Amino acid sequence: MTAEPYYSADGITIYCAEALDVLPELSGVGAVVTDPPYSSGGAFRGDRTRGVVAKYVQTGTLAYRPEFAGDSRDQRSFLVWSTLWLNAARQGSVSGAPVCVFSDWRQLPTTTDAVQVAGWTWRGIAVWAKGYGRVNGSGMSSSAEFVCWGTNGPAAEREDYPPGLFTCPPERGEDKRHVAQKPEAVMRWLLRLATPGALVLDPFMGSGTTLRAAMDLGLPAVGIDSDERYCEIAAKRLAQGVLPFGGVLA
Amino acid sequence: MTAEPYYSADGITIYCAEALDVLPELSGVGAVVTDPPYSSGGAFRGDRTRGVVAKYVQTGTLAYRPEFAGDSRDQRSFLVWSTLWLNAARQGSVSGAPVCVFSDWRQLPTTTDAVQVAGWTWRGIAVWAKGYGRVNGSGMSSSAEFVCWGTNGPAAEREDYPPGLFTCPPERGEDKRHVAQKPEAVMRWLLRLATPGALVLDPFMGSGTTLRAAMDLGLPAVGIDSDERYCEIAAKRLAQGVLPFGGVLA
DNA sequence: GCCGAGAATGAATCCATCC
DNA sequence: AGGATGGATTCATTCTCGG
Repeated sequence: MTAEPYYSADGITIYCAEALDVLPELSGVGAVVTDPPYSSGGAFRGDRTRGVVAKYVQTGTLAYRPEFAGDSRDQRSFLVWSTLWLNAARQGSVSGAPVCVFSDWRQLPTTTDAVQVAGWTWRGIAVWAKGYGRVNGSGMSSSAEFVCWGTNGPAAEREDYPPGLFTCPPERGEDKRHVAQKPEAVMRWLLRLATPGALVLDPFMGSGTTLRAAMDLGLPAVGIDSDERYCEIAAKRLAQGVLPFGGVLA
Repeated sequence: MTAEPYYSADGITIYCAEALDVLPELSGVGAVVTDPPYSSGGAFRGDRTRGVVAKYVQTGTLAYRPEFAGDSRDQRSFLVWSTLWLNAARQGSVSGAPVCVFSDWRQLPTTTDAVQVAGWTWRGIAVWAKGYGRVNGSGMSSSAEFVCWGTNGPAAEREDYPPGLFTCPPERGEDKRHVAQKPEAVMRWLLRLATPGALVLDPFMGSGTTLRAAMDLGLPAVGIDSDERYCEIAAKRLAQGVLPFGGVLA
């Protein structure tokens, strides 16, 4: 390993770098759980009908990027980029390792394509139900996020069969350190797919929720983020020690 | 209209024919809500080409539910076929009409492609949460079905914004007349997208749940099914008159 | 009528075996 | 070799029936 960790303690390692630079150096990964940038926010729909572009601006997790509006090139580059990191992550993973990739509805078909093109066996779409609805102006309110999941070849033998739908309210207020942050309970739900002792990888760590959940479950973990501000936030969060009750908080 | 209705009463019409034969003759459709054959059911071709009862209810001892046809297409023909009927349905629809197409996780990306290629504006993925799931041995249990939805051009103005996730247990026992039957409450949920008085179309009627829900909501409806056994079941079900309580049973 | 034990069920999946 | 078939298996929930 030539890359230098930004943080390392208690089986948890953080790299402050581009995912594609670090992933080729990893091996022995037992589970990949991540929430990559969606590159969504309404920028990619070939949009014949949308009246007001402004309604997508800043309503999602990403700002609208006008230079990409209505251009399917980005849909394709999102596919290529997703395939690249997913393949690199799979190369470092053991046989049977599960992969979980968050996506919004817009990018879900591209994500399922990327997972398969990268060599993973796609096995399903799990749903994180946020328990509330946001009216989106044209019809149904979006109250769920999706997780495209699969395995590296045949699934490892497992004792736990988590449900394909998990209900949990989103993070709010001071606990929210990142615009796209997921609650730890959501990550613990997905980590039930990991076998005992599996090395957890999150190539787009953000504020470190996946790593925090892995730590609370007693699993070693590797996180990568290119933004040093988030590496710092995550490192602080992980340095706070394990939670009481053996990390089995509901 | 040259096709001869199999049943017609109280604003409800049933055609016993192939969807692609009848759809070109329809016009003025205000909402398309349907549950087409998924052509899904397993990673192995042998599993997919099995009869629907064998591949979907193999563990059960019940054999009284009729088989249904058109469930063994491969990926390419499923896409082409879906595009064809979706386009034909759109041609007969008024501007702003919503479309809702059920899918399982495996066919969801193909379904979103077909909806868009057929000229509909894709607007989201809604989730029917069944409340519990069937374990599949390799990881998460599948406890949801998905609804790809959109509109014919700009969405019609509406007052009702149904939630993007709806929880309701699946039909069981004698109320279940079709292997893939959806509860009426699920269909009423989707029909909230229809404007008042809209003509509802279900090209793959099955046992007629969509039509029954439309009838209870006071909406006119057209159903199509190629299997006369299901046309008979649906006609009987629709001839029973409106439910008490103004059709707002929970 | 209430409760609990045991059986049944589900738009599966995987593997062994037989043509 | 490759398609077709039979059957074991997984868990949450509901159903059935007896006490």
